[in-house]
Amino acid sequence: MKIAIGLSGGVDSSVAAYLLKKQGHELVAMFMQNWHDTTGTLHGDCPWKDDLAIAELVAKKLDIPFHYVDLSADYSKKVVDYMFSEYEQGRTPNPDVMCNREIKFDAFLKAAVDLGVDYVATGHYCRKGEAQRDGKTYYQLLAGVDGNKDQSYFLCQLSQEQLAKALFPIGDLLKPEVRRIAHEQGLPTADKKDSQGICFVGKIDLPVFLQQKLAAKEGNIVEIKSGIYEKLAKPESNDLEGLSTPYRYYPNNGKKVGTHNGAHFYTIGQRKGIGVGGHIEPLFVIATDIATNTVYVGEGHDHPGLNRKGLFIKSTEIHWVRPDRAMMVGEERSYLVRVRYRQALQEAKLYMREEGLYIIFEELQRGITAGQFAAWYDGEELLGSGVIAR
RNA sequence: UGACCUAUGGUGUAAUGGUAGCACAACAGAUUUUGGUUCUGUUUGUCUAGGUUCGAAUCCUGGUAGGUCAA
Repeated sequence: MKIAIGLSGGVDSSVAAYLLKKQGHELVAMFMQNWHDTTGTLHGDCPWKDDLAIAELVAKKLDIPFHYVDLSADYSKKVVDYMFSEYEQGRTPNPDVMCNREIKFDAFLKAAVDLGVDYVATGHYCRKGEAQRDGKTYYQLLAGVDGNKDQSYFLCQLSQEQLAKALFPIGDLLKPEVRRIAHEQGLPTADKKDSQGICFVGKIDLPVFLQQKLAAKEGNIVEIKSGIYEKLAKPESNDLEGLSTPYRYYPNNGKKVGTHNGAHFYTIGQRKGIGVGGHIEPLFVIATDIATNTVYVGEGHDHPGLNRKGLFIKSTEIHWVRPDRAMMVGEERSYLVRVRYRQALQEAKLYMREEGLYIIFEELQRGITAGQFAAWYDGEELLGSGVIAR
């Protein structure tokens, strides 16, 4: 079997490469470069140069041919433009989910197939399974065995076609085991720190990064006291619509407590960067309004505006990794759901309706944010996902 | 205009005349392949000019600023 391994210059993909090599597969290593710019980058002069050099060392060490592909045009268009566009519209995108769907398992996968490979392997902490249904084989996206590092969430937008070509060699290892193997094999990445931030772009100061394209614009920060909710209480707060719709605020619902330099630089649940003190408990962003350029904040973790019972996904933005298990309109099912990476799975009930999917949680959820992805699981299998509309 | 009250880090507040503390904010580090969260640590202050006292945020006097009541 001929396999391409995407080497990032990190320890996970290095060990993945080693494992495939040991299994006797014909391997080619590929390093993809997706970003050159370092504007807004925090620790970075040129992190990708180091990564490239290290990836090359790993390939040499394992004695596998090394290829370099530049996908920065695709990345810029499919990931970075999407990012700016979402922020501009007041939503909070998830660039890494998009990067996996559009780059690693699309542009990159195609480049690998052009080299004549059967599969593309990555260093993701997740597993691929197979299920039979009506005489057909379906690929399953399963959580990584290491519950602490499970990255299935970032792959929640993959299709059957993409999954068919994918391999995840380290999915049933724990991170410490991966480190140990790297040490035993003397891989140059053995002690390399795990990467953080937007993959390929790196750890950035987001407002600085965004200000490359989005203009700063001064506006008001308005504090909403938890007392007003009794008056705002929605009449039909127990139907799907009510449970999955956030409160709508107006500047006169609260008091101006400060100014910000652009509502689109803030996201719900955010604590740092509000710059308003003098409270007993920290302030969190509970809503932003691009139209009036207002950031609404509330005091304390338990503020009623910060925690919600449900969310809504438009029908056009529902994605089933397992199309054979898609819900019919009118159907209701109980699944485990997460709305961000590394969040513990939450019990929830899904209601499929004509207009879209309603997800109502057992417990209140903090910081549900439009533009982020909700992913639902049946046990350890990720069945589907979608963009949170509200 | 008269009477009274208040003045402490960037903000909100503590401190029987005896080492100015806490919270929030800010900053830094840790955690984290999104945004964000969380954890740890650090910086910064007694409105001003005098006086009493061994010693003043604290007591006294003037100034300045803000507030309340009266007109």
